[in-house]
Amino acid sequence: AFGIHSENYAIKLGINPAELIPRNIVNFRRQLRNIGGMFDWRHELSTTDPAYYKWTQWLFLQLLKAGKAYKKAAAVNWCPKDQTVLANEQVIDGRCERCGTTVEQRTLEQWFFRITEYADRLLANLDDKSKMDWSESTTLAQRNWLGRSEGAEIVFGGEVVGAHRGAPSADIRVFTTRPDTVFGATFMVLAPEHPLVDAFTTLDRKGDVDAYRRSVASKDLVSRKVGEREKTGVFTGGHALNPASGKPVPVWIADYVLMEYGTGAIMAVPGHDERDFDFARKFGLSVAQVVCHPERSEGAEAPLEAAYVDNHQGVLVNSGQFDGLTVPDAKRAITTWLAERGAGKAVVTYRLHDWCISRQRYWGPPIPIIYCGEHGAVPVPEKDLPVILPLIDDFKPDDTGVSPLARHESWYHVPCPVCGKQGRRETDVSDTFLDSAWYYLRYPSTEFDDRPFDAERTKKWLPVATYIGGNEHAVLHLLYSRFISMVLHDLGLIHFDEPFKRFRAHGHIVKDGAKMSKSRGNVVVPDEFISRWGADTFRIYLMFLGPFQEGGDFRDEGVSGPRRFLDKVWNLVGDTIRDDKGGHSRTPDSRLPTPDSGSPTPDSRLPTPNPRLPTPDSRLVEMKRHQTVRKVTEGLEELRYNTSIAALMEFVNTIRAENAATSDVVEDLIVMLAPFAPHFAEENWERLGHDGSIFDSPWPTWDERLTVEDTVEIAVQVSGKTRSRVTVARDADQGVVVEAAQRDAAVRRFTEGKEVRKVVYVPNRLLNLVVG
RNA sequence: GCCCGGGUGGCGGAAUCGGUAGACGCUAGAGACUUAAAAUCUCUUGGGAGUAAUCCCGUGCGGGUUCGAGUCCCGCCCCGGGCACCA
Repeated sequence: AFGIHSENYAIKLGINPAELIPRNIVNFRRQLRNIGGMFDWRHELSTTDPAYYKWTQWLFLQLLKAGKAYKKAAAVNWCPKDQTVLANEQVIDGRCERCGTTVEQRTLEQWFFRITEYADRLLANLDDKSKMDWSESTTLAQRNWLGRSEGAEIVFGGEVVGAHRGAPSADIRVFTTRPDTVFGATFMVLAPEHPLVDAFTTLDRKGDVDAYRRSVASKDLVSRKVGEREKTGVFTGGHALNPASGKPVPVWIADYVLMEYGTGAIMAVPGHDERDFDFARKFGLSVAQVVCHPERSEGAEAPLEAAYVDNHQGVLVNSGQFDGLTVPDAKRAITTWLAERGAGKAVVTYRLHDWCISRQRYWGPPIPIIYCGEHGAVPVPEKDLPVILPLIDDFKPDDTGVSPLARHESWYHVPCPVCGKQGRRETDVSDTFLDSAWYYLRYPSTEFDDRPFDAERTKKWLPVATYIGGNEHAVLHLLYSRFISMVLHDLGLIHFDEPFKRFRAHGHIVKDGAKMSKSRGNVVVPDEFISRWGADTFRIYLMFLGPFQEGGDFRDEGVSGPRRFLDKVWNLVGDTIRDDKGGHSRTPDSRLPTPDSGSPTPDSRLPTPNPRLPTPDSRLVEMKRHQTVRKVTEGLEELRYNTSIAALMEFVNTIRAENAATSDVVEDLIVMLAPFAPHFAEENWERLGHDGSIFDSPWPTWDERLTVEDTVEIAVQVSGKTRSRVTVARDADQGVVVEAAQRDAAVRRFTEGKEVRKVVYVPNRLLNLVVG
């Protein structure tokens, strides 16, 4: 309920979100009830409720206390349309995840959470099956996002820097995943923002260097990151010493090196990196080959036409004592060698950045900080929480880079909690993903107002057994929630460090050839469907559309199938009731014993059906029943709703075809239908004479032996082509089947006059006669 | 560029420890019922040939392994998604 999504909608309608959101909640709640979602409404919560965000603010304070929250001025993603900063996770291809506007770079004072400290753990737990059973696509997205790289940090000494402004010697540390190529590092490149740029810049190069840095600073993040890849850069005039070759190499600056990754500096190996090769070619820098194709290791003298990037089988050349080693061996050997000489060490780098949680917006929980001229950023004492978000009229954001709350002096002028002198509240609010990063902890404990989550409740209910959501949250909500869990676990506040044991990503519904979404305007409003077809028809249709993880194609006509199915079931129940009225000794309030407990067969208790119709094949129906129970039971567990419903439809078709609507069969059917069509099932449960809720009745069980037939149809192939089918007793011997097959005319036609060279027999499935 | 997921009838989709491809549903066609329509019921519905029994072809494309491939292997194409001047 908090956040940009809601706030933008409110701005569009010109209504204060504080008024609009509660109205929408009423509507959502109604729709969720209508569709038969079974929730314990006593545990409903709203992130916009002070009783909730009090604890969101408390959470911020806990992270601050633990040193996991800090403030810094940083270049951040600024969305000029939404007029707020965005987390890296909210920027897709250089555009705002919400509105699609190209994101700009701004330098602002922001609050960050140290999620990077947890990078290795966030990665390692993904492989821990005892903690996490997640959709593969989701863990993969997280892996990519965390972006672990193994490599080495190598120190290039600055002793030999040329005549510049008398700067002291300065070492340049670089990160590389290819320490094996260090002998081929013929120049270095620093990010333009790198703090050592000035140290290496000679007087005669200063003008060019400064001009280049200014031009880069004015570029926005997008054109720098996803714009054209034409290399630009300037020479600083300085040199550093390659610790492997001992040779001095020129130091350049270029914007293809990013300050925020690795050390903000690289050793450039043009012979074995495409970007470095492009750069060297453009600026006429020397290219050295130090890795060679394993089969052509003697022919390395010709100049390289392109970077040779083979990372696996390549063999080292021109690398002193390391010549002849393969790339993987050389990585280890050279890293060790450099480490011994104090010029490097093995390191692991992550792509993940710290989580920026400041938002210059109105609709969120105020960050509980008071700035004091003397004491700096002072946390609001916990006893003073919540810091209430005031109701204001001018809640629209602007381009000033500060929140609308900064226009309200009466709100932000407060005394410093330490000295009592006038202070100023933090006017930014926190990212809405912080609200959702801990709500699973609040649900079981909604009625406690003196603690965010009750220890006993948490112990009983959490971590979450199964969590279902969209994959669009793979690197947002799901990553943040995991981080918050780890922090709270390490603070000793909860007993687990992974919040969601099992996660399954649902698919997306496609309508008119596009993913159903509000922005595309192809959304189906459930209300209309529910009033026309009924909630249960709608539920079954949605579940029947396609595999849960893949979504499906929503077509209005398709809904008639599930509706017809429910109508048929309704009539089956009607048949059962009518049959009972025909003088049968069924006790309406107790469930009939299941067949495996030795009860009489259904047929003996029911009237002979209409003589026009075939006699019910009770064995067939029994078999189908056991098969269906198995299929639906297993299908529910695996979220295979579409095939579970198909199995129920088949069961109904069998019951109808066999005219076998006996009460025990129909009752099993209704019970199995209950999770899919709860209202319908309850109603029919009552029609069948029961008082209580169907959800209090036991789930049917199946007997594996009764799911199979006594006779089986075996496909008969001749040389791999199916030519006929024979019906034999279950588990028949090969000889029996071969004999039956050889009597078959169609088989004969293909085996006549030919020698059967080989016989392949798969019991109960197939016989293959291979003729020569 | 790298890494995942997926390409099956007119449509949504079944079937993956290699073993009868197309379950279930939709659409369409024919018939029954009806004064008529709707609803319901019955039958047909991958393509081709044949009166028929039956045969040939068929799971994105090209090869391969196998008695047998939608399923496994190699090489491509297309669609969806993740990452991306990340060193």
